[in-house]
Amino acid sequence: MSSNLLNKGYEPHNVEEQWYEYWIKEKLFSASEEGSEKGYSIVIPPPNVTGVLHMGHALNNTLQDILCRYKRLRGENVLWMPGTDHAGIATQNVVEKKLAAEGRDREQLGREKFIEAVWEWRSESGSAIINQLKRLGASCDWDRERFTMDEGLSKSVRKVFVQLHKEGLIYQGNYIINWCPRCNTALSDLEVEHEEQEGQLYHIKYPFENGKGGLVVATTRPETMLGDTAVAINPDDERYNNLKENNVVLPLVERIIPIIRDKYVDTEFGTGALKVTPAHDPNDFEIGTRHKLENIKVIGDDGTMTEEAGKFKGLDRFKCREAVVNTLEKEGLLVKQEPHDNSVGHCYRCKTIVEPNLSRQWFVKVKPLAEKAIAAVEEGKTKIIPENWTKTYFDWMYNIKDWCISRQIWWGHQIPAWTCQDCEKVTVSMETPEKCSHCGSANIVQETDVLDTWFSSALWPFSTMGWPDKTPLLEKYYPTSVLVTGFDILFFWVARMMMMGLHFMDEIPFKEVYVHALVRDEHGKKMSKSKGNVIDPLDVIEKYGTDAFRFTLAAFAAMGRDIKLSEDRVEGYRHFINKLWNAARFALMHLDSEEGKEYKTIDSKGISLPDRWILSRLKTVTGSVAEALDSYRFNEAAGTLYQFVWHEFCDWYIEAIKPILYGKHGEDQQNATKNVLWHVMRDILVLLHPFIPFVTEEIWHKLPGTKGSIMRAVYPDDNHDSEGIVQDPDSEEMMEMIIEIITAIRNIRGEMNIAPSLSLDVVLQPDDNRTMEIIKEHEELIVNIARLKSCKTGLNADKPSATATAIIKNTTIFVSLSGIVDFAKETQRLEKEISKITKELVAISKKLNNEDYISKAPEHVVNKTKEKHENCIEKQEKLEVTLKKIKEMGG
RNA sequence: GGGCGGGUAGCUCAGUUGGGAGAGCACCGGCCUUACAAGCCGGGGGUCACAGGUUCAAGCCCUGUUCCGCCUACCA
Repeated sequence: MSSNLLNKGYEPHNVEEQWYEYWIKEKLFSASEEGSEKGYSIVIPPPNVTGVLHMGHALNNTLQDILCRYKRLRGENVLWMPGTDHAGIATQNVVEKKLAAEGRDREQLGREKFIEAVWEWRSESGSAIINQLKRLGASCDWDRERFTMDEGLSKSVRKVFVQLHKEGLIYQGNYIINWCPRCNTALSDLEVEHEEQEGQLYHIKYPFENGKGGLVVATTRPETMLGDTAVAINPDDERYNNLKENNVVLPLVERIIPIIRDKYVDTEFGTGALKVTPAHDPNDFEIGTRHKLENIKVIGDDGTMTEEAGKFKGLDRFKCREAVVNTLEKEGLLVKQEPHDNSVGHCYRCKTIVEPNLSRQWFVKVKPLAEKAIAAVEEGKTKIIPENWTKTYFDWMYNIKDWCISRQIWWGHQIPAWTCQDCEKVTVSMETPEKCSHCGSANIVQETDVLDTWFSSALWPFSTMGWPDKTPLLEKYYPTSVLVTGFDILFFWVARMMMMGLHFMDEIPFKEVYVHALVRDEHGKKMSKSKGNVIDPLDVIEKYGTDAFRFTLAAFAAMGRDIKLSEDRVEGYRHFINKLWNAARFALMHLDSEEGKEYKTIDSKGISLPDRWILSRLKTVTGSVAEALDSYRFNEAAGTLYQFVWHEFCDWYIEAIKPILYGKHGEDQQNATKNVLWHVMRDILVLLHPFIPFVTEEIWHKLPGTKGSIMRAVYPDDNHDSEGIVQDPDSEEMMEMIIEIITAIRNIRGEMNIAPSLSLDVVLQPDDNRTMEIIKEHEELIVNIARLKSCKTGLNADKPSATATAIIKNTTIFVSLSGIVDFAKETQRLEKEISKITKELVAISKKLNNEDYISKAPEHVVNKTKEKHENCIEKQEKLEVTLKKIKEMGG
């Protein structure tokens, strides 16, 4: 028997690893594409291989795990597809740093060796984050783990590239792109983070050719003037109606550049004259295209000035800005300089200021793809939850621009395009070609650029399932049931998966997208290393256990709201885990432990009121939890269970059945209650398992009458009917009344400072026979829980002379205080009660005196108010009488 | 510039067809009551940002104001 008893406190460290291994060994996370059960699938948002688990991952994966475990318990055949992302730039940075520490760089190594070094690094440390996900309890089907650089996924990438190219949706072109001079690569628009910065607006005079006067332009980036090839004014700008000049002289370089007229120019801004630098500004580039202007690149890819910058050549772009301003000032061409805020783009990987640069890159023409992705959401094929995000999704999709997919790095999927050295045409192909498809020359060279990492992530839902082959896995699990993700990658990832999924599978990639919040620190600030407010999930797990951590995340995962996390909160929920543990400990002390003991279907006639009540509550709670989980209201599901387990099961049910378990009501009653206790305990564990898998599994194995893993249990909702667990409103009403009486007595005890050790004599005076019968039947319950010496119940029961009085619906409660009564205190207490009730009465009366209310409000609302009114009046009268007597006695 | 979210107890936040203002933590008081002091019992505390409107009735719906946060933009 003792082997089944639990320790006094729950120690997570002893059990977590053991159960995780057990689950793996029993293949409890494995999906089966052959199984006949309903399929449920989620693909994990693949973390970067370079990553370490942060709070975002923890929340994201906890929620997915809750869903997967819940669905499994409901008998569905769950596939949770795990894997990692090769994270091109980030990973390359990491390995380059490592090389630098050894005094080497990638150029020395060469492409091939460098890539070998990355793979080597990956096999050494690339699975760190996977192990961390396991610590979190993630029930992914690990046998199917994928990596975006795997052979299979690389094949998908190639196939997609080749087909899109054939369809004309991938093209190569010379455009302004975002260039990171530190990473030395192009970036997509999304990979640029804009940040508002204090800057200066410089007003510069561009003299006319004849030397008389000139135009004043304003710019925040004076260094780009070296590449100006025009000055533009708005044709409707009346100030320039009489302008005769056609050219200005570009200062510092002395180039003659035209004055052009373009409607793009904002007449409201500055002087209405705009310098045009087509090689270094996206807008200017478009103006330049319209007016066939020359593109002069003055800032090089390394961030220093080019040959074209003349005497400024070789200067860093920001040093050059100073130098240009100084020179202009000396020459008297700097008209004025004023503070001006503008937003500056930074590389999302290294935070370097991004340079808009003219460059030849590969692009995806996304408009046609976006149209399908928009339609799918409009038609409700894919539902975004919460719905607010739908608007954001549409906004972005409607304004989408072509996607720059080439990166000038080595780590990634090399673009399957070969340029002919003879005819200069490009061959794009699945298999490495031997010769140019245009002229047949064997003199072909493969594109050195690799693809944006998000290009391969966009294929994740189907590439991981074996596409382009037609696999049983795709057959069963695509489209996936839901995608769980943070809003920060809604565009990066979700939108692109939608586009690619619809284009290549001709089917949405997921039926629902659940967008969860960000985890912030306790003050609502974003966690960041520089702020030093980062909480490491692994530290939290170490300190409080995985279950407490997971439950905290779930409890705070209210829709559409960020989660502010602090360790104190996790500590609070650790108390809950421990409470559960101790409740189980109590149950195990009383349940019979012989193996194979069968707990029977419950016979509602043979059980006590607390038994009936807790079963009824269990039934209701089960329904609410399932409903909440089905609609992604994790916090509500967690909150409901917390309340039920702690404040109903522990606080009332366990206390109430103690006498029965101690045998005071005979063996039949004792066995019946044990049976109920077992059922409730079992169901609590199953209901909680998706949230707190470890502790529930641990207790499950100690609970008699269970077999194997809790993961194979039946979800309560699915067997309540056959076990006789039903809703029972009568029992709830009666139990609530008993609870109210006990609480009222406890209140008197507390307020009158009566020691808990002192047993009290109580007289109960019900208003009617039915109430009296109910109370009489459960008098012992009241005596035990309220710690009474005696309890007399009767419609006209004699009340003791010195008492404290409480009035609840249908019953007056007299607590005998002979010898210990404190009149002043009791007077005070009663006055407080009266003032409370009077206040309430005023509000209710006001309502009932309102004719419109009586006539227009629904009948059941009015009746409820009337009933309350009567109760209040009655209670008030009784309290007044009591108070009068006390005053007489005390006075 | 556009969009989204938020302002409810000292703190962090729930509040899903408009009809009872709630939870956890913190605080105050009392308890070693044979599962649990990581606990038990009791208690105090809020003009639901502000101003209007709709309604018999508004934390909830509408309008405006204000403060905070985030996203987005071809803001010289």
